[in-house]
Amino acid sequence: MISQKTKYGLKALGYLAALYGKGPVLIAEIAQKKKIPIKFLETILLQLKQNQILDSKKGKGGGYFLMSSPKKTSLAAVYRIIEGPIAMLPCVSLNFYQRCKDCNEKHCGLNKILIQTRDANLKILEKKTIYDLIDE
Amino acid sequence: MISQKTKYGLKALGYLAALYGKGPVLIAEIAQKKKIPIKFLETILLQLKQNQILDSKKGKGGGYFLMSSPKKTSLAAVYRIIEGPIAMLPCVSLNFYQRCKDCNEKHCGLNKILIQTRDANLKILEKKTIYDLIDE
DNA sequence: ACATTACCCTACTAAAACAGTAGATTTTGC
DNA sequence: GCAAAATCTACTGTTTTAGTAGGGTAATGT
Repeated sequence: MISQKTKYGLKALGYLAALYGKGPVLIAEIAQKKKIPIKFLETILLQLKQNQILDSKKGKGGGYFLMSSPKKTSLAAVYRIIEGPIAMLPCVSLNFYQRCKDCNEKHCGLNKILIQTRDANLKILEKKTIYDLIDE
Repeated sequence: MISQKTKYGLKALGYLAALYGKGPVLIAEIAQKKKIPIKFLETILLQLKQNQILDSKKGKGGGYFLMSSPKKTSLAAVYRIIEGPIAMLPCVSLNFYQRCKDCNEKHCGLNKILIQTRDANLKILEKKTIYDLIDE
């Protein structure tokens, strides 16, 4: 299960993708259209900006917008920023790897299986982009 | 990421799979070999017993053992018992489905993507069994 | 019968993560 | 300079996680 925060983040990105190229979008507008608590959304968008997924403009006429074309950013990148590792255990993670203290990875049956699920998820999340989040 | 509890549960099942058919195994033995806190392991094994994955025998010579052949039980079944839904959101779950209050699933871009990851994970977890958890 | 062995159960707790809220500050366009 | 909008800091209540403590209960070998 992903956190509410990740869900909201992805929804917001889908909304911004649909409006890509049309200038900054107000936080309030995203919050209202996607039914996300505005102050919570604030923290999410800020985090996405700090990681170069979004850019923003302050003051009147300001708002948030995608930093690059929605087809350029993979969902794997977004997922890692908001949610963290894609793998089910740290010892199987590519970007957040941590050695397993209590088992030998070379001989671990669980390890081999989780590598498979990791790769299956990666294959999808690396291919899909923010553009795919746009609602029909 | 899966919880420590799920990780321990799977490790324990792998150990029991290797000893399948050789009679009950002591909790203390599993705990020591797999480096799991014994009292924590107790609760996990109990939960697996209550869900017909394990069976146990009390008294001298007692212990825990797999209820059926390790190749008969899928990891998907075990995962759902200890960890819960395999899907990333309730609105995409087969066994723990909950309608999305704030969006229309038919038109949700996120929904379509998460169905794909769910199916990819299911394909692996339904096929793999407790037998595959045995360490080399 | 009885001690031993081992499963079973209840309650508790410290720490972390989650899901937000409140309010002040800074930047910008006009 | 004013209003609109993002930004920053800090806080809070709730839930989940990862256990621990301590005993109760049931079965077994002798």
